[in-house]
Amino acid sequence: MSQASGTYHHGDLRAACLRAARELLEEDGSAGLSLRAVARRAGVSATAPYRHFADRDALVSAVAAQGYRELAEHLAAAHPSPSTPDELAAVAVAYVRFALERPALFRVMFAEPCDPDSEERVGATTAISEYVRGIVRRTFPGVDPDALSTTVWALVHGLAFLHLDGKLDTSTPEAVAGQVRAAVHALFTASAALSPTTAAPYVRAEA
Amino acid sequence: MSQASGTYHHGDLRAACLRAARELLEEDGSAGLSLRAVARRAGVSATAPYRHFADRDALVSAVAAQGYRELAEHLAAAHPSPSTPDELAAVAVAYVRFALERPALFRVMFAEPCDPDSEERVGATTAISEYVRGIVRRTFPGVDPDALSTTVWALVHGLAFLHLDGKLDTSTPEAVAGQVRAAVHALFTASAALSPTTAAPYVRAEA
DNA sequence: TTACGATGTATGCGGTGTTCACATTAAGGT
DNA sequence: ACCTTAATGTGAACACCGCATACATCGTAA
Repeated sequence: MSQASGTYHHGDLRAACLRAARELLEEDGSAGLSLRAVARRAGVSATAPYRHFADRDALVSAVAAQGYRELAEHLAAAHPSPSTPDELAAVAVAYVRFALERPALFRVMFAEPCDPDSEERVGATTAISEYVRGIVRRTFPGVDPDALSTTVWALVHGLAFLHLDGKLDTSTPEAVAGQVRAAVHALFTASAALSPTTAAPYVRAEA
Repeated sequence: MSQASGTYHHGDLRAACLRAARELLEEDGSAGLSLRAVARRAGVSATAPYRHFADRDALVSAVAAQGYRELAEHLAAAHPSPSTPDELAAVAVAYVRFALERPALFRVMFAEPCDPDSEERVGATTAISEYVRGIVRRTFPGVDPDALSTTVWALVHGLAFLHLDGKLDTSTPEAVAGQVRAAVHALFTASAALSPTTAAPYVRAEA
């Protein structure tokens, strides 16, 4: 990996910047994530990161994209290929847990508008979107997966934010998990009760 | 209202700062919201706002609290006292529309952790929380209102964020409204199908 | 009238993003 | 081996920012 210290060239400054940014994010929150602090931590001059990131936003976007990839791994680790409501709920719990364990990172991932110029970031988000859609497709074969996966994602995403903002009980992991499971179960119970024709509103949503 | 220009004292600098902050937020996004810019726009020295706001966070919290109050009015305007699923869905649509019409303000309202020291901000959020709970209580008399209102809020809040992040179709207001209505209907259909005893998972959520 | 508290000003410090000219180095063709 | 070249890191500089501190001004009430 990176060069030994003392050399003029760093070796892998881009990776070092991302690592430093993640550390600063955990230590001081998103307020402490400054380009200069990243450079200091990487043991490099203040302007060196500009060789690897166009500006601060590019650095932040790269961190966010990394977060998206880790979130995807975290969800996959909860269950390799969910196909039942219970397994879907387990993935939802993992989603909220991810947000609670890395609050600053999660906020960075969704704080600013997802600018279309960051190819890396957009790609990572659509990857998650399609992952969720795949789960929904397997779990609810009769319903429009696009619309329902959007609903599921919105519910879980909202739960994560409300937990982050202290609106919900986060005292124990069990309390969080119970809340998330109850919400998800309420949702998929509806879908199961609806016949495909009754579920017509889903079909028009994307039309 | 405020004094004529030219006088040493402004007259109502606090209100002027809030107004300037809102303008800057709409023009340049949350990045442009600096205390110095606010002071400039209010036609006052850079440090004058400190007589009315302890620091930048206090100013931002005041703006957020204002946003919460306006959101509450916006929801109330959608329907004075919702008590049916359709009326609840109308309020949900209003929630998402509010976020899409004032994206920067909405992000400020939920971007940072709701610090418990800002009495104004915390009070405003709990007001909205209880408003939603009241709706749910009237609409679903048989279910635990705390848990279900949390679920409803999470779903709507998540929908708002996904729309803001460009993950959903926001081309026309009708598309947005249709998506939100479909999601909300799916949720409350589940709750209606569940008997109070079957809905037991909701009861334990807040316990 | 005069003292005082509230409000606004002037100045300065340290931190930040960003640009630009320059220094150093690795890599590759001759 | 040498020299060119592009990539990479440095340093100084500019404008902006949050914030603290000392000072100026003004309404008000004793």
